[in-house]
Amino acid sequence: MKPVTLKEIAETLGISITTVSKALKDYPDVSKKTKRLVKELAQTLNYKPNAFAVNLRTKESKTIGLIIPEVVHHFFSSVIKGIIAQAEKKGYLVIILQSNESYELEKKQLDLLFSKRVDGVLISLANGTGDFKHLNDLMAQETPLVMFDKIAKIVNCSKVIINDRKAAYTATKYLIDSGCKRIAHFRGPLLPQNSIDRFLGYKQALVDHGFVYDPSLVYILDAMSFDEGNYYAAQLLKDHKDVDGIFINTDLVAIGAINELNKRGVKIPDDISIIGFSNWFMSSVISPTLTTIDQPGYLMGKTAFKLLYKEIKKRKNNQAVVYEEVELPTELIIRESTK
Amino acid sequence: MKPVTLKEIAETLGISITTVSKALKDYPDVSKKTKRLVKELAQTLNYKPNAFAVNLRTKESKTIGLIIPEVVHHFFSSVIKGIIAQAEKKGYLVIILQSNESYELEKKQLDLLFSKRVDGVLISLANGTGDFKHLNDLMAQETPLVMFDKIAKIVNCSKVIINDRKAAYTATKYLIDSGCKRIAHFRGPLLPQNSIDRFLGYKQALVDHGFVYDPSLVYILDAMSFDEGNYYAAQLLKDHKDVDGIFINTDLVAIGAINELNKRGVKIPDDISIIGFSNWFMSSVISPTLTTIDQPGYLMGKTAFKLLYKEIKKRKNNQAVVYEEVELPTELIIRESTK
DNA sequence: CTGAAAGCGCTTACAG
DNA sequence: CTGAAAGCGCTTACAG
Repeated sequence: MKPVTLKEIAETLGISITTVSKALKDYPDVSKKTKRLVKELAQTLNYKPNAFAVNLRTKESKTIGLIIPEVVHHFFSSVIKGIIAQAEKKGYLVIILQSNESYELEKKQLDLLFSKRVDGVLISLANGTGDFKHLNDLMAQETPLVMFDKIAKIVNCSKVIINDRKAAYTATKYLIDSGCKRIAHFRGPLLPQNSIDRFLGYKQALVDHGFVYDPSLVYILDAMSFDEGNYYAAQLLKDHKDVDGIFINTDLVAIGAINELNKRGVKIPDDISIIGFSNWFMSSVISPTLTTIDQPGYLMGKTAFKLLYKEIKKRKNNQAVVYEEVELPTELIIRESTK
Repeated sequence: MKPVTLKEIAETLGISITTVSKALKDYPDVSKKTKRLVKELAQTLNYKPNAFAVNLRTKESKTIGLIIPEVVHHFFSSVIKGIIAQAEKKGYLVIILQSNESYELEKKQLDLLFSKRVDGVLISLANGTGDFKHLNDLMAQETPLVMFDKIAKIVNCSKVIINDRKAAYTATKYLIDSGCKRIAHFRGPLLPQNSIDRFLGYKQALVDHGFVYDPSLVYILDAMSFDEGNYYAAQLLKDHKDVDGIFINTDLVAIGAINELNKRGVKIPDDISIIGFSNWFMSSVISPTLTTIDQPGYLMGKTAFKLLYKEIKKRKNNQAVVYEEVELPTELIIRESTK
């Protein structure tokens, strides 16, 4: 059974394709009777407009692209959910691509999305991305782009972020206030803005509270995995016997660290306090439960789509586009891993 | 900057659109020189074929649809990752929709995907789905469909599954072998085949080992959430003081149950042993770590796409399509929550 | 080796 | 109120 076309309906009814098309879209210049006839037949035949043709005519696909570093990831899957939900409300579909933290893949995928002629792109950058030409190229070709979470400050487009620096400051200050004297930091890779900002927040909190910043207490992680949490927790114990607090860039790593410290009989939080970042669901069920920064993933997804949608609409109506930067609130969630 | 078209390249070079098109696609009947000229200019102008037009002509979109009950879910996100990875290898893009376990939504989304003219659809059914007309309708319109994990036996299409019944049998038998005398089961809703099969495996293992099947030990859950794990664990303690083992349909629920039992001072596994299902990452880091059935999500995603791809190719070449049912292996992962 | 022409299935400005 | 016609940007069978 081939899909039904306008032509088929027109021939069956003995009227023109034009009239069928207009009837289905409730144009005011079609008689009620014709509309009724057309709509009934369309219903019976289960007619659905061929999106390929509609896209070609209207030059929109009602589809957006989403590039995300990693799909199996509590925070990002919450973001995905928010994006899909909001997109669906506005009649948009979402194509998802995973960059695997690779700049090369991210570039290729952006190209792919462009040739698909998606109406816009949402992106959270790969750790490997240090050059932004691919993003600017896409925008130069009139494809709206909105960045979220892992952004590049230098790229001129709308963005949805949290204040990583402030949140990291709050976390570190909490460790200080609870009595920690020697606070380490497990940071993310060098390129991503959010790992830079979290590091800066950590450092600032120390300095503001009379601590001497000691670079040897900062460990630069790469994969941000559970295993790295294991590894660097062990490393830290070896390097610095006096550490009594760690602020860790991501919950997954923090959970790895807790796992290692538990195994070695280090008491959390009595010997060492730990704060993570992101509030993964897991963090509320491990033992001890993890103090962390809650980052609103679902809301971030919804907001990112909203900004993109606004831009798509503006461009369509030839209105000036004003880039917006929306900062979402974070919250320190205090649990058992801190005093 | 408007996207570049074939026409533009043709005019610049003073040749026909036909020749440009053929040159770019390396048709043998175009001179080397012309090919070189065309390709160079296309490169310079960053020409990408307009997918809308290509789709309309070729009647394929190189895009598939994926409908999944819930995105924020360890198992399903692994499946998504597998699908995206395999699809990308074959030059396909993936549109993701979330049914939220709702039959109505699932139906609407299938319609949407059909009007988008995706080349095929991968689906894992919503808990609410008890009628399958929407699936058969889609296939009647020549859209290939492959089901995975949450399938309907009665629908005639390719499927990727695990042997839920056997896996549940293995899990329950393990509880029996480790000395449990009174084994409860937290099962999923009534409609999904996998919650039925897991229940049947549980029951069979009991019967095969000389237990009397007691329906009051089976709790029917709805949301399959952490909170339900809390709730039904408490309920179970109230109803049956003699229970010493629970086989639970999903890790997330099992983790909720462990959480509640820990809180109430029930010793796991000494007082009550627990086995979950799915091997969520979380299960290896909670305390006690959870014995569970490992379900290969990533592999399931890859396999599902492969079957779909095969069917798309066959149809394209007008070859007969043979539906396949692939059963993936599961594994009992023994951890601390059992003796 | 090159290109004119038809056509994929729509939408919409325009004429009647 | 209805419909003929142009056109979106490609691909490909066909003629030369």
